[in-house]
Amino acid sequence: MASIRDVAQKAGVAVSTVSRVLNNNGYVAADTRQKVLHTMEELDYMPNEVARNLFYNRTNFIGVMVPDIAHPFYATVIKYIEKELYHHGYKVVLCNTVEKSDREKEFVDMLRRHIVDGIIMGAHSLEIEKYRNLNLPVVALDRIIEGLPNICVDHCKGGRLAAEALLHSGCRNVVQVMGYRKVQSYSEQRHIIFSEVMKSHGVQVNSVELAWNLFDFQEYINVARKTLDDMPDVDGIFATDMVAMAFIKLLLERGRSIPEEVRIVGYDGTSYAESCSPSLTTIVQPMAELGKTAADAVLKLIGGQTLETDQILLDVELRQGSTTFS
Amino acid sequence: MASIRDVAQKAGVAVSTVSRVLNNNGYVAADTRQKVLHTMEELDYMPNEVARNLFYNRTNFIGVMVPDIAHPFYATVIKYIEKELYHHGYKVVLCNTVEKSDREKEFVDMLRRHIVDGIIMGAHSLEIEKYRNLNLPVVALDRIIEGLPNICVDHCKGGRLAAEALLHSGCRNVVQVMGYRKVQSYSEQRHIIFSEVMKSHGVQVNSVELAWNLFDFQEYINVARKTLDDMPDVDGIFATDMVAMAFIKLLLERGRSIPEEVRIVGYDGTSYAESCSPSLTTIVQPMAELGKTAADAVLKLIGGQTLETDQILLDVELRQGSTTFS
DNA sequence: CTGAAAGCGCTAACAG
DNA sequence: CTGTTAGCGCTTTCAG
Repeated sequence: MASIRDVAQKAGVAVSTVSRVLNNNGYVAADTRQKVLHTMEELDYMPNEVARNLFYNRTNFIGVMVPDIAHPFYATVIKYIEKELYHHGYKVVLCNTVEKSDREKEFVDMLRRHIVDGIIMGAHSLEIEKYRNLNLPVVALDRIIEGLPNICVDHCKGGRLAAEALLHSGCRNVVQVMGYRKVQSYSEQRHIIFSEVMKSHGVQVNSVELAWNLFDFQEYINVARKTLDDMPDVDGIFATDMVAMAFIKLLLERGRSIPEEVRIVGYDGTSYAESCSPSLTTIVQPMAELGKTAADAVLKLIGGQTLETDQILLDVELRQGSTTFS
Repeated sequence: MASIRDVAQKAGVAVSTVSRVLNNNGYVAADTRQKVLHTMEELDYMPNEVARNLFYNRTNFIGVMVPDIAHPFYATVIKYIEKELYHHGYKVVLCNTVEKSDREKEFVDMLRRHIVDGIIMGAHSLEIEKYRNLNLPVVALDRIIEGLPNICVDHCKGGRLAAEALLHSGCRNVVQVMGYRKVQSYSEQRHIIFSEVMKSHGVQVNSVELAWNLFDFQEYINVARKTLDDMPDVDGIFATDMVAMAFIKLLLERGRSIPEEVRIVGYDGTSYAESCSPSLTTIVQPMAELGKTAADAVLKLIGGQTLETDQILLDVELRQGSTTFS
C-alpha cells in the first residue's frame, strides 16, 4: 500500500507538497499539482486515515449505545442517526448493551481512548456517573441522565394521549404494562400521567411490570396471558407496541372482539403497529427527528459549541388504528 | 488528557517502561510496575488508541453495509454480528446504503483508508468490481458477489419449503411477490424454485415484482391491493414477512378467511411473523447464525487465514403459523 | 511556491 | 531490568 512518501519520491517532490495537494491548501504550482495528482493515480494512493486522525486528534466516529439494536424502535432511530451523521462525515460505531451493563462503562472509555469523538447514549447507564458534568460530547437519547444533555420525547403528553384515547373509547377498567422498574427510566413517566388521568375519571388502573426490558415476544405473550387470566374484566390496555401485539393475539385467540370488548393503545409507533391486524392505535415517537436531533446535538458538542438547553423535548402524537374507537 | 510521556515523566521512568507495563510484555521490576501503575491512576491515564492503531496498522473496526438498518432482518443480523465481533475486540461501523449506491464504493474505500479492518457486505454492490479477487477481508452476507466469499442461506430449500407448504395446504392458484429485479440477488433464487415446484404440480403461479426493495409498509399495501384486485381467485401467497402481513391485513379487511380461503407463507422469519395475528407460517432464516458466521469469516480473513470454501450455506426451516394448514 | 524538520502518542528493537 | 532511538503516515510551521 503506497504511502505519501512513495508518492513524493516517485513524483520527485517533498511529502509536504503531496500533503498540500491532498488537502488543497497552501500554494502549489499548477504543473506540480498535476504531476502529484498523476502519481497518486498511478500508485493508486489512498491516505491513511489513522495517521491523519492521530494528528488531528479525532476519529470521525460517534458511538451509539442502545440496549437492543434489533428492537424496531432503536433500529429506526439509529437509521436516522446514521443518516444525519453521514452528511457530516461521521460514522456510527454500534454498541448493543443488552444484558451487559458493564459494557457501558467500557464504551464510555472509548471516548477517552480516542476511539470515538462522541457518544449518543440510548442505554441505561449505571456506570456513567463519573462522566457527568465533564462536558464531554455525550448526549442521552430518550433518557435522563443527570449532568448530560438529553434529547427526549414528551412522554407525559404520550401518557395523557393514551389515557384520553382509552377514556374516549369508554374504558372503565384498564391495565398498563410498564418496563422494568429497576431501570429508572424517564420514559416510564408516561405511566404516572396515564394513571393520574385515568383515575381522575374514576377508571380503575392496574399496573403490570415486565421482568426485564428485553425484546422477546414469547415473554410478552406470557405476560399478556397472565394478565388476562388475572383480570378477565379488563376493557382497556396500554403497552408498548410489541406487548400490545401480544395482547391482540391472545384476545383474538380467546374470541374477544377488538375494540368492542377490549381497546388497546400501543406506544412507540413502530412499523409493527401499522402492519399488524387490526392495526394498532399507538402513540408515535418521532424516531426520525429523534435520531437527527441527537446526531446534531453531539456534533455541536464536538464542535465546541454548547447546547442552548439541557433538554430537547420532542412531540408525540396519537396515530389512530383499529384497536380503539376514533 | 495525560499522555504516556506525562506518566513516564511523573513516575520518573522512560516511556518504553510505561509502554511495557501497559502491554504487560517485557521485563519490569515489581516496584517499578507499581510506581507506574500508581502514576497512571493518579493521572487518570488512558492510552490513545489511534496512536497504537497507527503503529499496528489496524483499527479494530469492521464495516457492516446493509441496504436498510431499520429492516428487522438486517437489524437482527447486525445484532449478532456485533455480539460476535465484540467478543473478539472488534467494533461495528454501520453503513446504511439505502438509496445511495455510490455510498458503497466510498465504503469500500474505507478499507484502503485504514478506517476499517474488514467489511461485511450485506448490500447490493454495484461498485465493488475493482475489489474482486483482491483477497481483501471482505465477505458478502446473504448475496453472491463474484470473487468474494459469501455466507448465504439455502434459499433454494427455502423456496421449496414454501412451495410444499402451500401445496400441502391445497393451493391451486398462487402468487409470489419478488424483490426488485434490477438488483440481481441470489436470494431471489427461491422464486425460481418455488415456481418450478408449484408448476410441476400443475399449480398456476403468478409473479409480482416490487418496484424497489425498500422497507415501506404503505407501498406493500398498495402492491397487495393491486394484486388482489387483479387476481381475485388467488388462494396462496408467498412473500417476505412484511409483504405477507400487508396481504393478511387486506384479506381480513375484505372478509376473506385465512387459511381457509387463502393461505400465506412468509419469508425471513422476523419477529413480525410471530407477533402478528394470525401468526404467519414463514421460512425462517437463521439470523443469529448468519451474523456469527459472517463475523467469524471476516475475522479469519483479517487474521490472514483463508476460508475453506467460497460459500458457506446455512440452513432454513419452516416455522408453522396459522396462515397455512399444518 | 517548495523542502526540511518537528511532532501527533505509542511500540519495538537495541544497547546497556 | 531500563533507557535511547527510530519510526508508524500524515500535517504543519518555518525557512528559503
